Amino acid sequence: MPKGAQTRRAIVDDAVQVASKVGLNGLTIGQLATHTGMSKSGLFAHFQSKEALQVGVLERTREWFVADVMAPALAAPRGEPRLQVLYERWRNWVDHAFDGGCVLVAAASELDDTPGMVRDSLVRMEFDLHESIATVAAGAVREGHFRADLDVEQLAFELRGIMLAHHHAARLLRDAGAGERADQAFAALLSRARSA
Amino acid sequence: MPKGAQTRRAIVDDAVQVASKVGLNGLTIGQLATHTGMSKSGLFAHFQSKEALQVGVLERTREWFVADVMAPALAAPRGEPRLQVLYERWRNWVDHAFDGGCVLVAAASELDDTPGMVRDSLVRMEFDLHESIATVAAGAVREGHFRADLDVEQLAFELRGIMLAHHHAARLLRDAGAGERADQAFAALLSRARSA
DNA sequence: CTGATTAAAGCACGATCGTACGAGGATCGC
DNA sequence: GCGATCCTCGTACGATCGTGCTTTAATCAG
Repeated sequence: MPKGAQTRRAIVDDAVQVASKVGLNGLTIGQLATHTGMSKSGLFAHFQSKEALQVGVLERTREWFVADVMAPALAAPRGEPRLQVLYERWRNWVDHAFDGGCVLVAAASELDDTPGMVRDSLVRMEFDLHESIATVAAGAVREGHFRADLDVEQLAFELRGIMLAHHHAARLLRDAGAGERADQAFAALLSRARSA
Repeated sequence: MPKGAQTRRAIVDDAVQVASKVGLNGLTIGQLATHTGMSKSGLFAHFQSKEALQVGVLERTREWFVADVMAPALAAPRGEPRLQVLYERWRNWVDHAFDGGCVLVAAASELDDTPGMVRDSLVRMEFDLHESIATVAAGAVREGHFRADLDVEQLAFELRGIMLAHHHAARLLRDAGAGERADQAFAALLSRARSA
């Protein structure tokens, strides 16, 4: 790997963790430079704008999510087991991957009224994730694990709600029982998916 | 009402709407002054710090929420009808009260790693809301609308998830069907609360 | 109406923001 | 090992940030 790309990657990795604490908008070239021990201009040269840095953070987070959550899920047996792995990995990832809150959750609120390529990048990711969940659920229907008339889009919507509620309870309210609440909600979601 | 309080109220009202677009951290004394047609220092004099302004925004949002959501709910008959009204008003409020996204949802992600009185203020509000929902649900249990062994805290958790998922789908993904998804999820939640 | 209080503006401050440019040193292909 | 390319830095810019102070104008109590 050429030197430049190597440094850029290291910067973005740091930026992901900083952004998890202060948000994508809270990211600052100066603070990030101090944090990484580089000069402000040296760091800036790797991105030609702050927007590009933010997009880099989102892209990196996506790579990470795919490696830690999606890949293990796809390695699991099709159907309900795959959805189970997806859920477990997802929840675990949200809990442990970041110094602060999940970058994607924070970005979703920060960017909902900020048109531009950063928002576009996030929307694409979130949309893909939604589709992936629906697809996995559809696989479970095909395998006969879930009932045939299951609305897989609805399931994806409600699963997203469980993850968001978990994030909210665990990170803002510091509720130690948030994980168990989420597990219980997910179990109920599965149960409803099996039979009407 | 004395003049000062009147102006302060007008500023905060404006600030709520601005914050709904740019977030609590995105709020800026200068931009807000321009937006309200005041001088920066004249505006600043009403709060002695930016933190106080942010707390003011949260407090005002709470007043608004209580008036538009909680009060009508408490006016409805105890039990399931009251929870139904609470849900409907809440969803409607999230959809129509703000120029941008819900201030509280955005603040939850922005402040989860920012200790201080702004965060404390938000946590208190969110905690109270959670308690209120649980209390309303407990009333429905007492009325015999919901099953006796219902975990009302779990219901409050899952209802929060539905609202967050709705906000996510409607505001970030611009999904026109988000409202219906939320309604469907809430209906399922009620159904599960009635009988195991 | 008048005297005391208060609201708002003007201006200034140090700090930090994102971004630009040019020079020096390191890295790499050959 | 040399020449071209690519990093990284120092420095600088205009703008804007949050927050003081001082002065004028409006409000309010008696």
